[in-house]
Amino acid sequence: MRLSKLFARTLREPPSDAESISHQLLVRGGYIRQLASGVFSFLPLGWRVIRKIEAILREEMDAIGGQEILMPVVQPAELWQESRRWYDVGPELVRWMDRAGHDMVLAMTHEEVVADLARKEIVSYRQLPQVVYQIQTKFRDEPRPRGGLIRVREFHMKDAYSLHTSFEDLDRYYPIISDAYVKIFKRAGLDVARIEADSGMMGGTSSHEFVVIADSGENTIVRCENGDYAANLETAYCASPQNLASPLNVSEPSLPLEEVPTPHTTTIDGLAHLLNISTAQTLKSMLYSVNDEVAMVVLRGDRTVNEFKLPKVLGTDKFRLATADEIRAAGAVEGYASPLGLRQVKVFADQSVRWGTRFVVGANKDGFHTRNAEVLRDLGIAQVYDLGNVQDGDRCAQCGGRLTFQHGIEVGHIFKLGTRYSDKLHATYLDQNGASKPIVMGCYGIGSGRLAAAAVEQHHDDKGICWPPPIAPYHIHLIGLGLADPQLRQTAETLYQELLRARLEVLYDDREDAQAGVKFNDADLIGIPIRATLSPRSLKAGGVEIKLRHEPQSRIVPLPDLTAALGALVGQMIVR
RNA sequence: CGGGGUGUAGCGCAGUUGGCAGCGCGCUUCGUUUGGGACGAAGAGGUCGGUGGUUCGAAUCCACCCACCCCGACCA
Repeated sequence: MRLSKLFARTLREPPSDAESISHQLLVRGGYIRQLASGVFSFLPLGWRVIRKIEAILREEMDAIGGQEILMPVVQPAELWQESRRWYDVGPELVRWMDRAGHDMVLAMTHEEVVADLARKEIVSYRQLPQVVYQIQTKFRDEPRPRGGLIRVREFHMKDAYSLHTSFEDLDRYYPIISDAYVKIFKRAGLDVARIEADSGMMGGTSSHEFVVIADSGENTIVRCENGDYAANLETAYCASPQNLASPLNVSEPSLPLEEVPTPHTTTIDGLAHLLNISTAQTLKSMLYSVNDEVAMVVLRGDRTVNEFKLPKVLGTDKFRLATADEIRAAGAVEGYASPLGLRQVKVFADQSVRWGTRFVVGANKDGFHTRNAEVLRDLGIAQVYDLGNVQDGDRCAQCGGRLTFQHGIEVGHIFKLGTRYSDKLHATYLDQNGASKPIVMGCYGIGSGRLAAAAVEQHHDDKGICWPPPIAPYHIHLIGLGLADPQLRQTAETLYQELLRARLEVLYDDREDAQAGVKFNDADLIGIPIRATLSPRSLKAGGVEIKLRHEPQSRIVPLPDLTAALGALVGQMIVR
């Protein structure tokens, strides 16, 4: 491709609304342009990157038996009503009506259609297992798109779905897809961590995320310093109370309850300060409205609720913090709530309450707290759950190592769905005995645009992008300097044609009106792995100057050897 | 949805007692220059986000609306 003809141009300054480094560099380098919030066009360079990523995805999915299909973006509401997601998913699912008055949706993912295809195509255990995948546009009306391509509303995703006769077969397959994912990210030049994750709206029994560690990432990742545990904060746990930060003495003798006046003290911090105790010596009681009932979640005062963990314990994901009226109606007082004397309210206690005694709790009376409360004796809490967020200072459940926090960009996510969709849509098969059984499903996604953005986050310097060679838009950035000289121009043109004939991917900066500095800066910004410069100076030195994007030094290769040398370099860089 | 911010040329920005629409970069033409974002000369480019209002007069003051960004809520 000739740079003089490229349908894009580079920008010296990033647009002011580009915050993340990948957003800035992809826009400046002429890869993407924003059309609306969370909606982007891919210019030729950007689209080539996406297609490189897709090629890797296809190869690796095919290698594990995947069959590529293409499913519609536009889908009838009936399917989503069958799966219940029509009712369960919020406004991020775009719903619309066609001219005939049918409710329709824009696909945000394709489990329903896969299940629908499966119930039509799969009738016998002999046809299983199956793995299908597609690379397709998705639309999710995200509440807040951000970070350029990192969180968008319209995006491309490789989504794969596996169909099995049993959970055992799904369990057998799950590591295969997981390994394929590791391979995909490695081939794309990304350093990713595989972590335990929450399955969110997808449902299912188990899930893992693949995340690129980056400060601009929006997911918080909890990792053990010894490397034997890694999880999304949404799901991270530290198992037993002994692993919590600042454990308290549990062998103190019991004392009777004692009310203390605490006027205008409705926060844990305020309470701890007033009584001159640590926040860990208090209990925090949060009231939630769950299906028109009020439930109380109790944690040690220094811990915070993890609302991703609540559905499992509450038995529903339809809950929200209770309003002041609801709190009052339940017999509690906002800012002074606790399970004390509220036997009619369901109480769900976090495991953190176990490790400590003589807690200060709300007295359910305006302006008063109660000292010396014991979890079992006074609050009637016999059972505890894991309801809190892991926090700084907590210990790993596996080895007791210190848990650390990092940010990451989620580039892939795999789920064991089980029979959630096949049950709802009646996707069944006949087993050896002629019995009808639900098909067991898994689903596996990778966002290609987000992967590209994550690659830039991970591979750049102050001049621009440093693409991992396998996903670079071109392999060689050929720069001609002094092209006004007809003889040099001719040499450069011949060289360009020769490289093309050798099937090398070349971006040729053939501009006559751009200065050397401009061309070098554009090359650094665009970030193609190999730069080859033909100029009077390089010719005098004996040929063409070759420089790798991520290395400072260059070398001269004689013209006759150049094509072979570049071919070899490219070959080395993109080995699998 | 809550909080904060921005909207003036392709990009970055200035523009307060309300009085002719500006600067840098980029773009066009010509000349000089030619290995790390050159120089000179001459040009093109604007519904000042929109609507309504106040005013002799609005980019500027007021009201409403829209778009985009950031933090949070939410979310593969």
